[in-house]
Amino acid sequence: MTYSISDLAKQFDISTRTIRYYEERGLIEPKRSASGQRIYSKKDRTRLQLILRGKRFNFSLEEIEEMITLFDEDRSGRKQLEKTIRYGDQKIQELTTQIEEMQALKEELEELHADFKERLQDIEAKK
Amino acid sequence: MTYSISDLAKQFDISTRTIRYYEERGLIEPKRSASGQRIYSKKDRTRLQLILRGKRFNFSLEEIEEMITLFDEDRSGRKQLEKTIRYGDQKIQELTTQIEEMQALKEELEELHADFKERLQDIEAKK
DNA sequence: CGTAACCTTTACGTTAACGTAAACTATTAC
DNA sequence: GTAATAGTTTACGTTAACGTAAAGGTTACG
Repeated sequence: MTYSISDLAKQFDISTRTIRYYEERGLIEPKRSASGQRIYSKKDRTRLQLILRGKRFNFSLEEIEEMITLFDEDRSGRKQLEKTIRYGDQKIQELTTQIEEMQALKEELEELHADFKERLQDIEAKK
Repeated sequence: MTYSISDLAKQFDISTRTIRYYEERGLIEPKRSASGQRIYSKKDRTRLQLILRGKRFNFSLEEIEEMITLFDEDRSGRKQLEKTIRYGDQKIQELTTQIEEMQALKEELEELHADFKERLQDIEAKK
């Protein structure tokens, strides 16, 4: 099964320009038909999905590119494996920190929220 | 205690341009000396810190502006209170979703990480 | 077979969030 | 008092991640 560019655009609710832009950046390389139209395979679709997921986590295209090529390269050699592991370690660390910070922020917001609700109830009670 | 613009720039490791830009956007309004130099109070410092925290959570300056003015306005009226509560509710929801997604991503990364480590150990074992 | 809907490339436009430079004034250090 | 350092405004430059438009080929349909 293959897809046209607008098929994917609709599926992921993004513009065709965006998809072409990712190609400009070297993140996807779909096959071409005889006339030159882009043909996306299941694999290409998955790749696009991966990119979009990265975006949702606020990774820049540069970072996404980095991650993709890293995991795409030949992972058989020991050196490559070690590099991948180190990279993954770092990303996990970053994520952990960010999650903790967001959790803290959320708790603060919840306190504020409770505060405001209390104030509102005070007002309601005085009616 | 007051601060000059470069005092704050050093404290938070940002440029003076950045601080002036926040002022352009109306996010801070420091006092001025007779000669026109910016004088930042403790309150201004706190405000700046707030902005930077927002940035760390990937909020845009527009969102930060929104939040600040919302919490700055008169919160005494019932309508205002309700608005604030609704806004907070929404932000908490957004945060919750994002945290969950990041948590999921982290777990995936950890699995991958374990995978690669195993492979590396296989190689080491064969030596 | 015409035409609407879709595809292509090329290229200039846009927005956020600053960076950088110029031209000038104020403060601080000796 | 004179450098050096720091501050001010004005204004143009920059980067990422697309948006938009033009000018033209392609495919699908009635």
